[in-house]
Amino acid sequence: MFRLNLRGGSPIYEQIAESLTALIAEGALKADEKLPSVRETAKECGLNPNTVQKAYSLLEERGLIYPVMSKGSFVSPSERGVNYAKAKAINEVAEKAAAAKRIGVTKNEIDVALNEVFDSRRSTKGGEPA
Amino acid sequence: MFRLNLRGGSPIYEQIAESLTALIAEGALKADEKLPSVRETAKECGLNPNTVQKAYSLLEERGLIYPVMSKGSFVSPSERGVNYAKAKAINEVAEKAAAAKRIGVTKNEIDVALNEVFDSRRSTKGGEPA
Amino acid sequence: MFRLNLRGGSPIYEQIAESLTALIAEGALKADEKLPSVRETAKECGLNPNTVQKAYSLLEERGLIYPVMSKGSFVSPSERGVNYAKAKAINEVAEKAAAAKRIGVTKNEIDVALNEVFDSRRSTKGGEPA
Amino acid sequence: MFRLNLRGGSPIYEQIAESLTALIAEGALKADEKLPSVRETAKECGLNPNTVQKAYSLLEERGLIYPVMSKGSFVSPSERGVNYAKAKAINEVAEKAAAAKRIGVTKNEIDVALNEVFDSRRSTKGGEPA
DNA sequence: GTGGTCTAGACCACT
DNA sequence: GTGGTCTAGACCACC
Repeated sequence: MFRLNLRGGSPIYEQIAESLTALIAEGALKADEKLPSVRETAKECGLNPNTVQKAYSLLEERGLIYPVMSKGSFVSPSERGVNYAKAKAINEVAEKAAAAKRIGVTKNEIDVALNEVFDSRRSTKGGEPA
Repeated sequence: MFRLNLRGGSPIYEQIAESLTALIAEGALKADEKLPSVRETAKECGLNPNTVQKAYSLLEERGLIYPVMSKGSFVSPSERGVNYAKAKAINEVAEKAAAAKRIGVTKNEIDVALNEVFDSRRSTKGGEPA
Repeated sequence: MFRLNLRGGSPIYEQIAESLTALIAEGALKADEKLPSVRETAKECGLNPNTVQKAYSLLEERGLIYPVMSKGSFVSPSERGVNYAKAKAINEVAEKAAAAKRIGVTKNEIDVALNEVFDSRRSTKGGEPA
Repeated sequence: MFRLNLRGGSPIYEQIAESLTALIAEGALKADEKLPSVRETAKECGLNPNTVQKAYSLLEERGLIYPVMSKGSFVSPSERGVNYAKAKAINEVAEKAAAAKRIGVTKNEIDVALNEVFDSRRSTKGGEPA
């Protein structure tokens, strides 16, 4: 169900949270729809249930899902969570761009990179820096 | 000399390295100029010399500075290091943008944020996301 | 697992890195195979974990291994690291040969020595020079 | 009089010793000829006299020169020193070649590099490894 | 348990 | 004084 980078980068629970966030944001998971259970997901991905649980907690904290005791977790009908997630992601891009700018990278250079991201079907990880 | 976030985020030695990279890239530190010594920097920032040393080693590996035994460390006249640093920074922006795209952020939204970064005199950290 | 010269010569972390590089390059450690953990290696060799860690970091930077958080370090399937290691080794031979040339050693004399190295099963260290 | 790499690599006193060894080996400095005084050399090269002294001590140890009290140092008429220096240099090439062999470098690859060294007018330092 | 970061303090070689 | 290496031992996040 999820594509996970076991290697470095971000922690696995964040990757799971991000995947679910994407599914919710693009409408693949609708409001009040039930999510796969923690155990089920963990088993399927060969992960420790704790790891998956942490992802779910994160999403709950962000208002993207809500748990119902002994029923499971469900997609929150509110837009709050999705908006927060997007705003956060945009902010992170801006921070990285600001850091790049500080060391002399031009807006043009960044635009070129962004076009690569948005025009084609690139994977998460850009190429190795020269 | 440096603004450091002692708390989480990125490791201190990377923050030092980044600060120096910025100073070199923007020309505040010129080629073959002497950097403050490892011990001096450590003392000034209240850090362990090892931590600063690690930052300097990183910069050396990236070709931004070169050490001269018993003399100190100096800004490398070569372009290699700066190019590496820029390529890395651009790559990081692209990675964050790809993550944002995955959760439904549009190119337009990112462009707006980037314009804010490049048009005005904002500090590194944007405000809390809405 | 490693033969280390604790006394002078090259730093211990480089010796570890070199040993592992050799094992990887000659195929004794295959792609995606797990390496002994930092702590384990340190204990076995009577070294400080930091020293071993440094060796592993070096290998990671060179693309020979990749760490997986809380799982361990693994041999990188990429060729980049091995190529880097070979290029570096060749370069070092060239540097030493250039130094020898400067003090009057002929190409012939070096060729003789190299044939000894490549034809037979000699150990690393040649005899005392005459 | 000498070309010194203040940067890393080998210690300066060894570089001085090597330069003098080369001059002696190629006959530019003849047997029993007087070498420039320690102070003079130090002043000329902007070095600490201690550093130059160390180089001279090294050469004396190796039998390349001999000191005469309050007269200065002179080139030894014996071949011993030169032979030792050459043997040592050859041995070092062999050691590096053995290390390279261990990680999969072929004799051919080394030969190519050596031809570059011996055919043309390259400087000490080979190119950056890829 | 793993890898990663950091501090404290030591020792060395070089100038 | 400088950079570089090493040890000892701590803390953290992650799984």
